[in-house]
Amino acid sequence: MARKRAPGTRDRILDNAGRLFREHGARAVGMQQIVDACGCGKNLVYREFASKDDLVAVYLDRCQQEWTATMDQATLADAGDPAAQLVAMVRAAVAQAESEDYRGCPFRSTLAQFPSEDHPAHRVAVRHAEELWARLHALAERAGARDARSLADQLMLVFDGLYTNGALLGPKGSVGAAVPLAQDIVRAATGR
Amino acid sequence: MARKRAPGTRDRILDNAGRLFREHGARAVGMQQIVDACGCGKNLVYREFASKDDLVAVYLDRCQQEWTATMDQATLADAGDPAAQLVAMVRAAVAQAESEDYRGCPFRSTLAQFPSEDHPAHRVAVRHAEELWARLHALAERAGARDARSLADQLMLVFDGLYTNGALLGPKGSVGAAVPLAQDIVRAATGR
DNA sequence: GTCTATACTAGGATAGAC
DNA sequence: GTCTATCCTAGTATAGAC
Repeated sequence: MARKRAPGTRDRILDNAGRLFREHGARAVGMQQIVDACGCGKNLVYREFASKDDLVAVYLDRCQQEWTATMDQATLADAGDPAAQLVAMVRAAVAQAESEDYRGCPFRSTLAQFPSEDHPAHRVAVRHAEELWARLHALAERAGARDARSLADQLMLVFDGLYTNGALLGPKGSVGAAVPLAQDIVRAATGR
Repeated sequence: MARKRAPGTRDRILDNAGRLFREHGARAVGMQQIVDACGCGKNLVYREFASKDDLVAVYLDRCQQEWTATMDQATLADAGDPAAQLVAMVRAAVAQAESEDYRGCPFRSTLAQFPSEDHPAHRVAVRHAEELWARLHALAERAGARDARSLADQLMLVFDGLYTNGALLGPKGSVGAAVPLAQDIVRAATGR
């Protein structure tokens, strides 16, 4: 009897690998560890992913998709008010950084673990940052900011700051100051 | 004939190890690599440092001392003007993040590579963040800020933001917005 | 006594063969 | 799904030059 190829194998591997990557850091997790967590053979992993580097890059790519969905959801209520949407994005990021199992932003953590610029995961992390900035910039323009680039830059620093500080010091750190700061920044830049 | 014990061995090892750690990340650098770069025997490294974890922690500790000296130097000219000193600290950090060979803040990078809270290097990184905040808070109080804790938190986010964004996108990123943002924050908090 | 250099152990890494 | 090949890791011990 030909056994059916189990559906969702790729997703199951990514789920387990992602959990381990977040918990211990991608570099500290071995392929055997991932195989054990999945309960599948090593060949399945290497059938779905060309290498560990590839697995890390695909994992980050999925993080990017989830992050985009989270931000789409967070800005839904304020559709038509781009200034409020900017603050809502910061609020959503704060919620991530203050969550129970937060161990640092996947993109920024992975980048620190693979500083080499030609690593595939490095490129995914850089692209994430560029997309975040582009998103901020587009909203800044629609909000009528006097200097949309400057507003996007300043909010970008708030994002990088809250994600990093959350990893360093947790909820007892300075993450809580991010939303008020973002409100001040947006107000000053849009003159409202 | 008794050979004299060469002075500065410890520093030489730390110099080479630090350079490799900054370039490739502490996790990616092997002890043999450090030994080769030093041109010394392996047992010499293990005479000076108990383990690789110890070496990383001592390296970070030296980074902390250098960082403190840099900030002392940067705030010298504005002695007596704590508000200006806060901005000067941000300006000094921007200079680091925009330097040619910047590969990310050592503390924040190392933290991402050793997420386990009981790792000695993890603790050094957290202590660095706490000392930075304490320094900001002390200056904020002396500057007569209405809410010194809030001002320290907001500037802390700027520091974490510029160091992280510099690692992500380099000088083409949003680092350049840090000093004007810090000026706005200090002005708003001290009412000047 | 102090150093460089190398051999070695024990384990874990990626990757692939069966 | 197991088993193997090959390599690299941290760390220790030893040999021999100076």
